[in-house]
Amino acid sequence: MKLMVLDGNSIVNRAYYGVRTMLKTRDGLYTNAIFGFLNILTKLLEEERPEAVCVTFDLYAPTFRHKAFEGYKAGRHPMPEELKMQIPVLKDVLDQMNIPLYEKEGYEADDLIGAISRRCEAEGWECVIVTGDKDSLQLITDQTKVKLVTTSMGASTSRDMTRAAFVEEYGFEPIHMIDLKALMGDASDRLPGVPGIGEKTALSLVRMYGSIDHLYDHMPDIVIAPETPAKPGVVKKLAAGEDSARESYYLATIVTDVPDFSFTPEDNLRQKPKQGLYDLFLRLEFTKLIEKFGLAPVQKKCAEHQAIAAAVEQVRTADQAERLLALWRGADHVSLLALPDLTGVAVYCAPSEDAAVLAELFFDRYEGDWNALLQTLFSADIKKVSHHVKDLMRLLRENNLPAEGFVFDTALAAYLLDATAGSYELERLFVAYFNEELPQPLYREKDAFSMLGDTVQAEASFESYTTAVEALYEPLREELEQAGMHALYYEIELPLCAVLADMERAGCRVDAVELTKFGEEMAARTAEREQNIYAMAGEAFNINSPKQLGAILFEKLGIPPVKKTKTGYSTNAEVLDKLRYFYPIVDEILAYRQYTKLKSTYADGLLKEVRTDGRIHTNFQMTVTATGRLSSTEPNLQNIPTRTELGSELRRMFVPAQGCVLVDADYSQIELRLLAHISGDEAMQEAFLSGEDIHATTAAHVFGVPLDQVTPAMRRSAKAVNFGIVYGISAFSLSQDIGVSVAEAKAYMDNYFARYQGVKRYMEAVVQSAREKGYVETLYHRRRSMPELKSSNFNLRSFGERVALNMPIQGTAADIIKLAMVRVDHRLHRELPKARLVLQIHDELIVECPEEAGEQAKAILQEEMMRVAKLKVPLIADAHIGKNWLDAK
DNA sequence: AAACTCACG
DNA sequence: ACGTACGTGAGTTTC
Repeated sequence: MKLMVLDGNSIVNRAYYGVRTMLKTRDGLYTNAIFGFLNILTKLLEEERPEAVCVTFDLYAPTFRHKAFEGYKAGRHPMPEELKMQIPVLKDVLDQMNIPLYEKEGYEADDLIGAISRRCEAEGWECVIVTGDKDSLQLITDQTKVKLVTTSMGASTSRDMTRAAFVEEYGFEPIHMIDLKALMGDASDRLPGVPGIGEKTALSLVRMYGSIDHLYDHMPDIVIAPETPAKPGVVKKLAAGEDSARESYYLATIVTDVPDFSFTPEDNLRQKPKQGLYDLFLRLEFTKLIEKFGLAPVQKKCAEHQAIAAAVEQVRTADQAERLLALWRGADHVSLLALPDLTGVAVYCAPSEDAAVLAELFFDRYEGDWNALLQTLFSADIKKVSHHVKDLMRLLRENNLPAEGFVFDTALAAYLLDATAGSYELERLFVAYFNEELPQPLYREKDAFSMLGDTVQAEASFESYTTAVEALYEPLREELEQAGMHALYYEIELPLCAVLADMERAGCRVDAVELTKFGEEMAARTAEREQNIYAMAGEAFNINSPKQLGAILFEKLGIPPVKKTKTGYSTNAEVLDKLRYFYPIVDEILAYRQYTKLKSTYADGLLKEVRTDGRIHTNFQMTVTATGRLSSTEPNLQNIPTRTELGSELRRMFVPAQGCVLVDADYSQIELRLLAHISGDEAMQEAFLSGEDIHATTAAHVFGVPLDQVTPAMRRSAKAVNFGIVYGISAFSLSQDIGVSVAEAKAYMDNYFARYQGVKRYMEAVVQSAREKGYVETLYHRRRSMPELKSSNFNLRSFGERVALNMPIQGTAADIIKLAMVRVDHRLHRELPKARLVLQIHDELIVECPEEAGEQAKAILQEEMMRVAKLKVPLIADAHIGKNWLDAK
């Protein structure tokens, strides 16, 4: 029989600092530590499969032992507020999981664990101690082992310390951990140990003598290894520190007999969780864990859900359809979901409060003209609310159907309200808004919804999901109004759905023949470099493996490693760049990397995506980024190379259709212009207003030279400073970026802020306001909530501050180009119907149009892009026409 | 699935 | 004393 006991305080601490995103529920409760704790717990339960499990906690009162040594433990950081508030909730969770919890006034978790492990041993049980603290290692015996938990970057790993593993690592028995601490002390526990004795000496001494008693018996003839006498200094320190050592020994000893503490392993046998766990997890928004635990809701109906319950009607005849279409036309709106191949549609409509109808239309059950039905349903006459409208619109247009009358997108609304939530699927939204799970699962595919498995169940899901859209509509709309996002939503995001649907459908033509040739050329160059590298390394290995590459470079060839990653040596371009002048093999590797990247990601990667129409149809995602930008996937066309000459050759492969040209327009320094506008900095505004080269002007100020004496290198550095400011710079990072000392970088920044005082004021003000309001926003009221700013974790908080600085700028730029896209699209439809937008790359738009319309399209692009926003500085867009992307840039 | 690397604005 | 710029997506290796 086996019992697992967790050191609650230690594990919850690891979990809190390990789960780096500050998970937070809609009503403001932080949950990251609870979440991390449960992940660790479930993982270890699976790994160990113990028959019994329990958790211990400290009780925060000074104990009698602690009083014996003034200041003991006082050096530890106080528990941050965000963590503290999670502890009672965690205890609730454990209670609901039927996991016993032990705490006792005056004792630490460690002491109880000590008592528990001894009781287990006495009863013939095995004991597994789970903790992140090395203090417990002294408890290890043949029957008791410790699982040491460490967390880094969100993942927790544990290491099994059995007696054998311990002896292997330390070279003495576990019980002598106490002696080790008695000698070397422990800063975090304020154990003095023997002053002057460090880890190394203490380890040797314990290996030689075991206990300090034995050690002091042999004074003063002390050896630190067989036949190696200790230095006289060491002996002197030991003699002087004996009292301190014995005191430390006492304090480092974990108490294993706790009075009035009865413990029976059998009382901790694992049990099923209680009913309330489901509700608790809902409140904590742990939907994944609900699934994992297989929890079911206690039977109860949700008020909102019931209120909109509808009569379900299967639509089979044309007459039926006519009647419903009339109903829908007259209604304020309908809520609608479609199956991916448009063979099924569910429409919810409530023309009056007590007359809701959920109509289900399936192609193979409908006797009338299916296409005609859809033509009417998706015309502008019927106002539709749906989920992921852009995808549905694309699907409709691909099928030559109208895609009009979409008045609301529940996914898009939820994204605007919380851009960092990550997922906007109906299941999750429904739980978040109504604290209830959707009745049945339905699987969403790329375009819309699909029904899998049992038909009856699938249809029920289809119904409940469509009803969910209806249920979410009002609360979401209301919340958008409250947040001041009406205009952003109805004038930018929602109209953009149609624009993006068309762009995705249009796609971008690529010259597959040239792209293939390019790929072959890259393959040839890769092979060449590969041979050189093998020759220089003296063996063949996988150059793509950072692990193998690191071993070759930094071990076999003895090149000094510049930087480490958490798993080994860093071999990234920044590191290799520093080494290339001294080691020819490094140059070869950099070249190899460049060629393989171009080959696999771009040549091969893009060719895979070319459809039969000779074009690549990327997917522009509207609900991904935290700042409001779009993202592009399958393939990503927003990261086609441009910074190197060879890479930019790829842009030659992006070509217009026969008889057409590409028109490329991009905003000039939109982020810096927005910084000048938003910060109100007059000096920076002046620079833009007088049409100066902003980076050169900045250089003149930062380096204190006249404008005509600014060298290209100075301009480059100033450019880095300008960018850095937008990202929430630190002197250290700037120094890394431009290769100067931290002191110099700091001086540049001081000069910068002296010149642009408005920018400095802005940076302070935006962080302050974000702290107060809990969010930052763009000129168009796009929001990003910022719980990080309240964190007591320095790194997390600093990160939050940089985000707070950056988001209004990057986000406003995103707002502006989105609005420009809507306007450009509108004008192109009216004035140049054969021209169409094909790509957006954050500050750049690409239009494909007939050759003879090129100039006109260029004018429209420039006009609309520049006209979108009236800033205190000019908003400039440059545009060019070309026969491929490279030429048009 | 996570880590590493690298492409873009 | 910390750890080092914002926002993305994809390919490859490794566990």
